[in-house]
Amino acid sequence: MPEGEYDLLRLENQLCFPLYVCAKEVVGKYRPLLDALGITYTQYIAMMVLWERRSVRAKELGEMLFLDSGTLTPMLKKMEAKGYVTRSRDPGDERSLIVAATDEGMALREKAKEVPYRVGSCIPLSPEDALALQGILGRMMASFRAERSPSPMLLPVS
Amino acid sequence: MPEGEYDLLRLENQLCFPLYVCAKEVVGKYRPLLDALGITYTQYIAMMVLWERRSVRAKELGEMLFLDSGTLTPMLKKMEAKGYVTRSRDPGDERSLIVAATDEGMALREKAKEVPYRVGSCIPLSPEDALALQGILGRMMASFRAERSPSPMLLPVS
DNA sequence: ATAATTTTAATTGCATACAATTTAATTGTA
DNA sequence: TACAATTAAATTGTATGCAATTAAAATTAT
Repeated sequence: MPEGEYDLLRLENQLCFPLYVCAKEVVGKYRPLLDALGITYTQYIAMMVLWERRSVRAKELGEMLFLDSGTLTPMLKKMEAKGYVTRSRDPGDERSLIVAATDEGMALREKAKEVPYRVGSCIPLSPEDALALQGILGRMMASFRAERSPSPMLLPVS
Repeated sequence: MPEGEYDLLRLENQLCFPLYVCAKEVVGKYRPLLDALGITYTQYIAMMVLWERRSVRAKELGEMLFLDSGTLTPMLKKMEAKGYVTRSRDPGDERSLIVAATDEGMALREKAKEVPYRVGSCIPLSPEDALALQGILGRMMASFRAERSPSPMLLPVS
């Protein structure tokens, strides 16, 4: 077992690198399938939210997807141009953007139904590993979410 | 246990989504640390290869990092502009680009030594989960690599 | 009520990523 | 040897992603 001075800087000793690679590769598996629907992966996860709720405030969508306005704004405008969503202001708070699925956007859901099966079939993962992975990543993502929303258990000092 | 028609299209039932989010979040943890070195995460993993080998063909680097020339070419030019690598053609095959670390690039290794510790400390993962994750992602990445290099066990037909 | 603060999107700038194409060099073949 | 096929980078075009800033609306404090 090597334990050199720079051992933790070796690519094969990283945890982050396989995470980065696997995420890219898996997202890449969606590409040909989503091409058929005319959407990208980022647009797909946004539509998942809308398929469930029909509409959502941009702020909340960003929190759910871990994306900020710099990514969401242009992406949602593209989705609007494609006719899958509408963008409108909340009359009660003109700062907020309401994103809603159009009928055409809702119709995509039917075409997307096969996607999870087809992607699953080309992810090289045993059922046990898939289950374990889901658990680990789920806990990890929950921690990240908690970091972002610092619940103020105590009053701020001063 | 809900099993609706569209249940596999719910965000919370995805395996890919937490993978995508966790990869982004973890890479994000590197950002402030690598800012101090003047490099990005992609540049960091490229330097990891060069710190070990001093030089590598661009083709091989792309295979190791799962990146193509469309990503590598501009990134390596930036690294060259920063003085961390040199780009030169292989005299034996003018198509190949040889990427080599400069002394300054090699010196970055010393400054980077702390990075893995500091990142590790802010990744919300138990030691057991980290170990399991490394195993699962390692197997997964190996499968993706195998997909890419189709070892021709049999002669092609015709 | 008015000013200061906060909140939410939008914008700007920079760095990936990847598909598809192009260019140059090399190899295989008739 | 010519010529076709292959290979490796580079280029082009599109879509993220995120930090930092800006702009507008709403809230809070005075």
